Amino acid sequence: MSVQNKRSEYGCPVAFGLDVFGDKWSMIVIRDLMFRGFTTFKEFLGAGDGIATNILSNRLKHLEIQGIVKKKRDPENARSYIYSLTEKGRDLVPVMIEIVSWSGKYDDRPNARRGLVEKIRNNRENVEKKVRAGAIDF
Amino acid sequence: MSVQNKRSEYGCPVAFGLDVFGDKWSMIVIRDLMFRGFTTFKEFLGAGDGIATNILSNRLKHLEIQGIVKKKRDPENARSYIYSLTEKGRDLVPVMIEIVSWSGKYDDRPNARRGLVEKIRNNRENVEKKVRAGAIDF
DNA sequence: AAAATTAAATTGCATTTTGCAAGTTAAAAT
DNA sequence: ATTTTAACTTGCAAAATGCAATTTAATTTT
Repeated sequence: MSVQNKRSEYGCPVAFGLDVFGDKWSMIVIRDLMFRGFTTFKEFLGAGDGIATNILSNRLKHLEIQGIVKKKRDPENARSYIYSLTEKGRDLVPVMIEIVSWSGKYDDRPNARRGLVEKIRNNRENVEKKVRAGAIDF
Repeated sequence: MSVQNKRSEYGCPVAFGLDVFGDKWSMIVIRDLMFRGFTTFKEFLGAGDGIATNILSNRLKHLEIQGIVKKKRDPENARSYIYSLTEKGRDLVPVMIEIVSWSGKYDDRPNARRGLVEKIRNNRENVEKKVRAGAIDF
């Protein structure tokens, strides 16, 4: 599967993490599950990032194999599935928060989400708690 | 340049960060600068990760353009260059630490660097301080 | 001072991954 | 029975990567 690269022999924890979630589309999917409350294939597609269906499918499968994402049928709509983060996936909240925090310092684009970013930076523990509780409102 | 993808219209801070440093080889280079004290092209090449010269060249250039890495001539060897992290690059320490921390929880490979990872997790502030002081001993 | 070595790339080319459009499968609504 | 919807899969062109060979510029060595 494409995301997976040759593993380093040396057990480096950075390389380990990168093999699991360290590519752009995987991170975008995790972000959408974590902060946007997305649950369906369709939602990911429609998020405006321009991910292709085959790549999305590939990444969801990869993340599922890696234990970051779980997939179940939607009990209310049998032609739909519900994707969600596992505990292992939610444990990536601190990584995401630090990325957001870094961007908050350096993102000078006119459309940067300054207010949101400041809230997250100044309230890391609460953000994490909210994500873990499934109470997403970012 | 290859690392750079279509930017999202929506100013998402996660996407912003990913465009700057969010690909495998960029992260590996940052790791080597941050935790291993690498400074030369040759050192990156010899690190055993199997990065190709063209890709390394591309990523160093990209990171330099992004202001993460700076490059100067080696005063003691005019055919060599010295690469180092900028302040902007060192500000990625928390991101790296959280990745390491996450991996520490989930990396079950026999060669995982458990001791090192635990030290880093339990001592985040000090790790950051050390990196900023250039006193790398990981 | 010519030849060899070293460091940091660049180039050419085969392989792999991505992006895009179209097609498929299975369930549900009309 | 036909159409619509959700989640894919497939085929193919374009882009990125990996690999080996070559280049450039500085430095030693002969």
